[in-house]
Amino acid sequence: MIRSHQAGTLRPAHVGTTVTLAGWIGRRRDHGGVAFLDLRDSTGIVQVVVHDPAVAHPLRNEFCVRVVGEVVARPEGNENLELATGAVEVMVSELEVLSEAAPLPFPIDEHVEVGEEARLRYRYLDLRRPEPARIMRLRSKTNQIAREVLFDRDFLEVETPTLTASTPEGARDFLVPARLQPGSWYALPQSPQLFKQLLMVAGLERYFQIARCYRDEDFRKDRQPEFTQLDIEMSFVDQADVLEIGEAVIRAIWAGTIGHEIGEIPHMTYAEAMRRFGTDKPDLRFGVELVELTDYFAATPFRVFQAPYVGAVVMPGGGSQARRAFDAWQEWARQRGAKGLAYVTLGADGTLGGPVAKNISEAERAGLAAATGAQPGDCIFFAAGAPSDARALLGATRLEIAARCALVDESAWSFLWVVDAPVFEEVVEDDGSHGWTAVHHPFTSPNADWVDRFEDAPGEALAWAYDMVCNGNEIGGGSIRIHRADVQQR
RNA sequence: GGCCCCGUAGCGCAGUUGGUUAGCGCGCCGCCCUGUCACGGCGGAGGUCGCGGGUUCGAGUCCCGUCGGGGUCGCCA
Repeated sequence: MIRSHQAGTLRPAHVGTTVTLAGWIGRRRDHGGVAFLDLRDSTGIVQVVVHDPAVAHPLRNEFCVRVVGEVVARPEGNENLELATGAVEVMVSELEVLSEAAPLPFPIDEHVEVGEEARLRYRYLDLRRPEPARIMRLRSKTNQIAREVLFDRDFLEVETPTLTASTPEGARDFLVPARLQPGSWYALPQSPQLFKQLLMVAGLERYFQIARCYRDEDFRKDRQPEFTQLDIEMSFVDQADVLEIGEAVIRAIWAGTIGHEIGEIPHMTYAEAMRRFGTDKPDLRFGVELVELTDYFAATPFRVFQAPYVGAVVMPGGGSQARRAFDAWQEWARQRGAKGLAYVTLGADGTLGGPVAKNISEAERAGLAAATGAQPGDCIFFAAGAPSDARALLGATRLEIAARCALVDESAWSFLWVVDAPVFEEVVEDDGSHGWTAVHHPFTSPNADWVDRFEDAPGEALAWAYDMVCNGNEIGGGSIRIHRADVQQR
């Protein structure tokens, strides 16, 4: 080893020790006669002091160096409480430049915003920054904890093939030409679905894999074509067993990485989530729930509200928004494919305003605040139409209200199991015909109530499927499948 | 694929109603500075305003096209 200690580990107990360190020069504070250098390695930063200007002056940001020096206590009053090593510093007796560095394309500094393109082009520099490096370590720790939890429960880690045949899942496959079979192609797996089921049929009983998955679909900010999932499969279990494993892994990860103990995780049915929040992955860190007004407007004279579903969400204090802000809401809704976003404002004295107010009946105006829970000064946004479309718009509006009104405590965690998802979802094909598609995936079983009669009412049948939601993001899920011969043959 | 936003110095951004010399912060280069810690002071360099065309006396600014990036819907769990 060319070093004796790691920079971030030095403490007052090391005072008097001569150490050899290796790392990169972060910030320099050159005072002419004395220069202070922040020496960084993977464990952190320690201040090193150079008294020879001829040594210190030629140094530049991110030079890679080896230094020899004595650990000393910092002079009274010069400690840096921000630094784990801030009580000590290293008085340099020898400094060797291992590698010089060209001027940087961007500063290695957590205080400076850098665009994603520049960060990716110079990934090796980006990863020298504290936050990106922390994320890499967090990911490694997460994988380690997941393995520990699952090994403790007698799971077997199996690697499944990535050059394989297409599996019947929803997304577009990535294809790889097969040299030995011109005209034929491998597909990269969208998930290890079929392989893990083979493992169950084979009797291995408990399998997991930290599996890379590939789906050739368009990007979103939280979605990319290549991603990793913790893939688990178990035999001879019921729903409670699956939920228990999911929770055990998640609890251990949150506790072991950021020290957060997750409390009781509530359960909510899919139907309730859609009704109250307009989404199957609600963020429960704030209120602003959807209010259904279909019955309330059953006899409305307002054409737009003569719809199979009418609902609303209330924006606290939104009644005083400028006309421009309401125009922006309309534009926002149109961006999402809606015709617009109807609204009614409540003045400080409770009087209704906005273009919709004069289109509804006297009685509807009178009871509206009570029906929606709106207070003077609030704004009520409406959506009307097919239940799924209108609820989706209101659900998105709810999130947008939370963002604009800063209703979310970003330091809070909220976990939720969404259970009793439907097995099927009706779809309209491009040619206008109707069909059914799996809400989860084609192998998910109808639950005990529905397994023998799901064909009677395919739109109502419930599945043995459950998703764990954290702050409005799906972080896990599961389902129970039935491994019968006729299914296996697919 | 539809719609929307962005592209100006190494990085992050400003640039008014089209107006002559395109700015700011950080970084970079030089000099000064012995207790700083996002050190400080003085000075300096650095720009085909993504690209092509058009309108105009005059375009970073307006119009058309194109390339690249992002968002959203479609798509996708």
